[in-house]
Amino acid sequence: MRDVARTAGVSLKTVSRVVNIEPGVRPEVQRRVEDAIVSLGFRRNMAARSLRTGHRIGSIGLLVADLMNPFYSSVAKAVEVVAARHDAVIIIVSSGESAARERELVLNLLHRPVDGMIVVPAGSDHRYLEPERRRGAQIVFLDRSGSNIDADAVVLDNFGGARLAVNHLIRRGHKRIGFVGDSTTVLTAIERLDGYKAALADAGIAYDAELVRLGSPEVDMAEMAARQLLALENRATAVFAANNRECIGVLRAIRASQRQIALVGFDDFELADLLPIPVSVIGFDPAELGRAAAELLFSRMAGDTRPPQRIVIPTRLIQRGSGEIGT
Amino acid sequence: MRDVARTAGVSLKTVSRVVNIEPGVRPEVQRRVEDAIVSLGFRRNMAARSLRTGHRIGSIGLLVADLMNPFYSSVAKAVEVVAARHDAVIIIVSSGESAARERELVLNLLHRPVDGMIVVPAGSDHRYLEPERRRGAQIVFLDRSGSNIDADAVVLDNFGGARLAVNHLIRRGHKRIGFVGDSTTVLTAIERLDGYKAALADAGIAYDAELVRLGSPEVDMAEMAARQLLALENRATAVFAANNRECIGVLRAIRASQRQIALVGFDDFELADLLPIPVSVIGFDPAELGRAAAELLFSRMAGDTRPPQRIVIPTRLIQRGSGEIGT
DNA sequence: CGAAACTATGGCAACGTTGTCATAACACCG
DNA sequence: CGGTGTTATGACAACGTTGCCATAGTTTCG
Repeated sequence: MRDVARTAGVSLKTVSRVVNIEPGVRPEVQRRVEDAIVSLGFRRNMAARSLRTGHRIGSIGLLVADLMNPFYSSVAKAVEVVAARHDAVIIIVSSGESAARERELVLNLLHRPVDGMIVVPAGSDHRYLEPERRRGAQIVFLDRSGSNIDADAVVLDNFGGARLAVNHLIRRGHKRIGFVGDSTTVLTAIERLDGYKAALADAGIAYDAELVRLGSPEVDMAEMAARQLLALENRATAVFAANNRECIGVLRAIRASQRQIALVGFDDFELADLLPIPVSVIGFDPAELGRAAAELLFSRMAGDTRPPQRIVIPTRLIQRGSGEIGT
Repeated sequence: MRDVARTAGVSLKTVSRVVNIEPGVRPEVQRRVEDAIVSLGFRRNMAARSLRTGHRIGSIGLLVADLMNPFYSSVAKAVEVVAARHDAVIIIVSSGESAARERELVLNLLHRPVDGMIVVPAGSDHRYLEPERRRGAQIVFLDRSGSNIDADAVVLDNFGGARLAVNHLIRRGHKRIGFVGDSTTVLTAIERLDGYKAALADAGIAYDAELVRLGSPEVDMAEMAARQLLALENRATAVFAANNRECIGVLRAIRASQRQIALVGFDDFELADLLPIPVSVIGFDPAELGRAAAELLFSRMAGDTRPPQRIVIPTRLIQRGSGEIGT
């Protein structure tokens, strides 16, 4: 900027005025400065600017588990739309479900700093965020609430959805219902498992740990878990898959088994309706999760000081055929 | 920081030393400073730090057309992985295929500034980037090369892939082959259409504009376009869908028509193999596109001054059944 | 025509941090 | 015990920008 000023024969302050399109610069001077800017290839240093003005840069962080999962893409897109309305951009990072990486990335982003963060927790202890929040950091949890921390969260009705799904299968006469889900370090997995258990209890069916396969977040791991369920002596006649990845894995296992196995998944997915046996799912609007979280975050950043909110997005059963197979 | 220094009864510099874990601070003093930091909730201001040190913040921008398209999610994930290796994060924005929004977002990000940008162009004139590049901005185009600008680009073999697909259909005896693709404002659509034409020409089949439906980027628009192709007096017996969204639209139209129509898509998609008639596609590795673009970008940022590169990612035919239906 | 109001521009401090150098305190050694 | 080296700490400037205020020049108006 100093070079620009020298080249244009004006003061630093005048260059600053031109760059910021402030009034009070004669057109001729303005042109001279602009020429100098172009010929010198000057770029304003935003670090210095934000240091001086104290202005925020207009960016929010979004931590998801895996960007390639359509669930998170939908969320990201919805968050981006809200952010754009506020002239902000989003910095997206993936934890890969690693608690250590979650912490590292969240702190990294908060220190950059970003104006706020939407976090899909991977870890199960978020006390490390308390100091950050005391310092004014705004954090909204998404999909799973934070642990050991009283903070905003936008979540799904995991318990209700899972209960609904399993209850649906039970009504079709199934008693051996498999459960394929994430490891219980993931809060949503616990809630969905609880919904599964509640539906069984409602129907007076005993809980059989043999039918429950946890810790299979990837498609191929879920497929393997489902293969085992279908190979049990007293095998499963129906499966509840606790998320969209796992549902696809189970689907592959069912196809490979050549058997008519009932299936209900949690979270809808594209093409579910075009499969040989269309897949019934517990549906909800992932974009609504992202939208609600982003709106809440921006409202916090604008000074909203209500007590921490917990917004629950409803789920519903979408019947397509796979869940309607009877025993 | 000043407050911390006062509270701990030391100088600013000593606090700085503690914060940066520099040697030469007595343990007792260090503890005093750390206590003050915690009790005051001090956060180091990165803007000031990067101003003083000249260190970059480590962020690159990624502009895609639509984050929800799995093609772009895969690309984004691959870019994120490379960025993480360089301690950088990615700022993702979507143009929605709007040239105006592309320009606005790219300039916005470059001025933030980001250290570099990976751009999936929506517009067809990138001269507006020349001044930015002269100022040292590093830009790598992805999936489509920039127009009116001599810059790095990582692209697919669109022509070869499309030709291969259509040639495959022709060998099965098809002569009425529909084309469902993006509008010709999208460079890849033109190249894929050229591949389609070339395959027809190779086989001596006349090009019939009636069979070509452009401008259907969304699933439902592609479905409508395909319905028309199947309702023609001299109807299509096979369809080439120029991208994954369009392929799914065509798939829906074919199912609705209850006819045996051959189909080859460009870009593989999850579950393509589980459909009633598994879908044949022109496959490639979207992650490889992202990886290559990110590697190139970081190498540029590290001072690589080779002439602009054009990296072409190969495509191949994946036969699954839908493309093997004969006339 | 002189005062008042306005316009265009410049000077300087300050944002929060860190690099450089100075200095004080202390240990070591001949 | 004086000189030398080492260690812990501090003072100060500088990074690039903008907010505030000053000033010189110009217009307006009674």
